Amino acid sequence: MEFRILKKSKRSKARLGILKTSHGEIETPSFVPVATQAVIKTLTSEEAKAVGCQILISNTFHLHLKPGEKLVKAGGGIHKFMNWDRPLMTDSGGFQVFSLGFGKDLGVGKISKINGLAKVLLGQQPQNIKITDNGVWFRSPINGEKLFIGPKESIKIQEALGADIIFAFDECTPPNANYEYTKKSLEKTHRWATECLKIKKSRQAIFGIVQGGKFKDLRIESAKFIADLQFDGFGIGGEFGDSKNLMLKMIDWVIKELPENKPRHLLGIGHPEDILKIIKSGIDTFDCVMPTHYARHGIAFIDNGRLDMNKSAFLKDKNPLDKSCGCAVCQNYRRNYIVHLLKAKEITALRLLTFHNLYFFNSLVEKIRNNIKNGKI
RNA sequence: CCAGGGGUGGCGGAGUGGUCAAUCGCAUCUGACUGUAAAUCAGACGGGCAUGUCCCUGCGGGGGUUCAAAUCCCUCCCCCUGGA
Repeated sequence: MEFRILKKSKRSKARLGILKTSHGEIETPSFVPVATQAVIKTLTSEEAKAVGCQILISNTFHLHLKPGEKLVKAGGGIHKFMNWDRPLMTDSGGFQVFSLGFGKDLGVGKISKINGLAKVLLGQQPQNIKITDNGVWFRSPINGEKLFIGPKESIKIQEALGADIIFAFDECTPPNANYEYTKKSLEKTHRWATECLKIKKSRQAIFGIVQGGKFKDLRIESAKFIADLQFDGFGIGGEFGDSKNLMLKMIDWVIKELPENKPRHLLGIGHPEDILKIIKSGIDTFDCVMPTHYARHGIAFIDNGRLDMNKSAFLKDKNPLDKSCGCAVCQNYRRNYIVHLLKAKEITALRLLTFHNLYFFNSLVEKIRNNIKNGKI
């Protein structure tokens, strides 16, 4: 993998770059749509290209459970398996462990209001998984089988899958973890990062993940530690507090410590209203479930907000989802039809919304790239 | 006309004397979703407002019994099945 910075903004920390992999180049900043199970839910790989996806991120945890990395490898590797010849990332599975563990116990996500929640303390374990020094024991959500994933397992799986960029295995702490828990967890994540680098034999690029929760000194410590290792790029992960401002501050703390010449990926963040801000803070790539996940709940993203297409009011609306959108859905379909499909529980509704939303996100970031080029950002 | 069954909130369908403004499902409405959970989660869903262990109206219409009725009785209307 090779990362070239074409331009650094004079007005912000935004940069324009080219990330080159053996499956082609992507222009950064770039949105990375989520293809957890080696597919963007509801779309074919051809359609993913048609909406402007340059790169996708798939998932170690899910593909390990089903169909198993061996089958993917036997199928010619993940690119061939899913008929995607552009760049691909795989996430390490660290976040899934969080989702199954404290995330599930507490009903919290990466950015959560935690008022009234008891702190997660040092030594505490989630209810359904067990985090040890070497990795995580958990039950398969598919059949209940007892399974283990640690840094070694994660890298082996990711090597078998064969994405262009893989991630180190980390522990994602919950938003209500206290300082001591977070610090201890961080040491573990750092040890695992070192181990991941040692284990990896493939020529895949590997990104280390910065953790540290909402604590400034831990974030900085983590960024310094991970930056010193021989990673090809960096992921910024974990929880981001309960406000957008805090999130931006945290990104600032971390990015100051990361080398200029390597790409930075923000894991799992990307509400449309935040995209410009995170790019201005120096993020090169970021993935988020939002356009695809919300599409399946009937939400369309448009220029000045979002539409809940479940609303009956749209049954009489003959406008496209977004008048200013150039996507094939907006060229050919109207809101009245899309609401009807949603209410009739037709899966095509979810396809149309996914298609539009991804086009919307990808074009939003493309516009931002152009504005960096033009010196407007 | 006779015999039997039935009419409950937008729809379907529980309930057969008080704990019923009435289980539940669907539909509807409101909200949620950030390293994926499409077939999901939370709340509302007779009316009113002072949002409450509050007040009205209420289980086809009318009348009655009872301290108390969606539930029992009478009567009328309507629907279904079978018979003439």
